[in-house]
Amino acid sequence: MTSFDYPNFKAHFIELLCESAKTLIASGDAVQIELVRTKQANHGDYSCNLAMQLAKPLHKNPREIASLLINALPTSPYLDKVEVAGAGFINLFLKSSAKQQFLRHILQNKETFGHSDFGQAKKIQVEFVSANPTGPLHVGHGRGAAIGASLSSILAAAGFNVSREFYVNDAGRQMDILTLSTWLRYLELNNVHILFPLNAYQGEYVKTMARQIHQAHAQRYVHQPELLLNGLPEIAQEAAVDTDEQLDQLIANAKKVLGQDYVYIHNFVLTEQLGDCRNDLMEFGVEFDTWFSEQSLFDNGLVAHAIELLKKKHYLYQQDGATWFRSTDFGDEKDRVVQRENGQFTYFASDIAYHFNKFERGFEQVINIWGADHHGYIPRVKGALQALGLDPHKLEIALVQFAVLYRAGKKAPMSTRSGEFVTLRELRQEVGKDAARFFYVMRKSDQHLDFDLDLAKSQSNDNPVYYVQYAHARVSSVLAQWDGEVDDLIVADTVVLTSPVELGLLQKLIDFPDIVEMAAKEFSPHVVAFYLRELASEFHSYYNSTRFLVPEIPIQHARLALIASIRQILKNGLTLLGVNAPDKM
RNA sequence: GUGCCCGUAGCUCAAUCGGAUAGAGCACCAGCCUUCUAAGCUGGGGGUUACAGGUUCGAUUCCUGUCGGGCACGCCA
Repeated sequence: MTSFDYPNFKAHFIELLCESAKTLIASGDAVQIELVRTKQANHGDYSCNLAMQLAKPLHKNPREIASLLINALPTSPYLDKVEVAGAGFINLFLKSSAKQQFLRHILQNKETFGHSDFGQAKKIQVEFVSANPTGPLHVGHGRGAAIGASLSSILAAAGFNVSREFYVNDAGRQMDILTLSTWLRYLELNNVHILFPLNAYQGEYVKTMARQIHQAHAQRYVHQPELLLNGLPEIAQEAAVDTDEQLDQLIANAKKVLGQDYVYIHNFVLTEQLGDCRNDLMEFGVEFDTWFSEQSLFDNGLVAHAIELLKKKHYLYQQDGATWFRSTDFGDEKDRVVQRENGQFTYFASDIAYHFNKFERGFEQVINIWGADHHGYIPRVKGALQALGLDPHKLEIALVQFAVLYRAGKKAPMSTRSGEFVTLRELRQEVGKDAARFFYVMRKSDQHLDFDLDLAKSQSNDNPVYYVQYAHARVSSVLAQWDGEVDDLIVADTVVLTSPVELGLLQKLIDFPDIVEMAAKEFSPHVVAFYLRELASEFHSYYNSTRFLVPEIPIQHARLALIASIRQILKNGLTLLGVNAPDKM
């Protein structure tokens, strides 16, 4: 764990108010003291609504309570003055000297500035992407990847012990469909033509994998294809298969005909797709600590174990030949099947085992980042956890809404069935990693995202990514021309930084750790993106109004200390979002 | 039809879980480069927070209803 060391004014003021509050209320009564940054300068730097919250229990006028609280406030070297305002707000003014002297903490802590012990090293797992390894990642996965990766970085900075995990759905029917699809394409290469099912994987990458198998093994996997259509209605022999039942029959036939060779093709396509996925994500700046195999849950008997546990607790029953979980006991709309009539466990069954296993591995908090289309799935998973005696609140599910691409002001079409979707790789190639990562987290994750491709590509002031990066590059450029050591600025006397712009910037820099903490608390990376835009904006304004490389050395060094600190925080913030901070643009 | 999410400036979105005069960017209008990067800055207009009630010191935020949009309602994953 990285070390950090700097004062936390907000926490300090909360402590003062807490001391003060003890004079008015019984010590046993826990009061949540909330301190917020003010929006207007004449309201001070921090504001507290404690007096208004106490008005009812104390049966007193809020302004009167505020005065009492202020009188009982311990002295502090950081506190300039305190005022009662409005309906009973307590406004606190941070001393200018405290702001000015804060710069050295930023310059000393460098990349650890912004870190905190808010998370208290709590073991937390973030599971995200977890796309079926049945084809390339598309732009929808991209958003989950960007949000998951950024959130993980933010949580780590806020002092959590974070584990990033990708759940690999390598056991299900979808993998069988991909295996079959690839084999059929392979047969085509060997001049065995069976009408390609409409509901199989149509993408070009399937043909690519078939070619790879063909090149490596020639005709080795051409086994009695004439048996493939056994059990299928006459019609399927002349027209392409397009129902689930028929597709499942094809898969069953393929397994029978291929025997062990089916396993080979299955493993080949899985390895191929997973490798492609991992590579794609790595180039997107997204990496995982664990790739957790769904198949391993079956191999290690964890699915059977979890189901057995539910059975012992009487949450299962038989109906229509299947085994059902009583999820309605936990608020779900209907009960859910965990084991099908044919003996196969459902995806839900392995998911129960998976989530049970997460907590067995010691995670104190688990976050799942899911596409919003899975929201109906939440009650049954939480219900299963509860049934297993676990606290469902320890599982947080963050829903991510779809990203809709716009090109030239028009929606870019998306269709997964035909295979004509925009892949994450194509998006990266078109707009670049930095723009993609930033755009994905610019909006609250549970909101739809309109992704403007033209804007993301544009090298103009309209593009927020470049706007922030440009601020970073500008500082670098000035510091390069100064030609001194940034570390020497730690001792600069910053008392000359007194203009409203400078004091505003100083406060903005002080806010950064609180921003990271808030983003962590609310699972909201977009908070960081907004903050960076605001900081860049205040910097650009400062840049245009003030010269830094002035002849007067004390002033020069003070201003350079300020912009060097700004640069550090821009870099730290961009790093949290997986965006580069270039020195030249 | 039932459940969940959403509705804020012309457009895209914020608003620190109920706080002060609801904020940015884009677009529009008017200005700023012989000076550290104009991928920048300064100023201006723009709102009954979809609508109607309710809760209280105080509501974009919480509750109810209406309208409008999205998603989900498989022994798929």
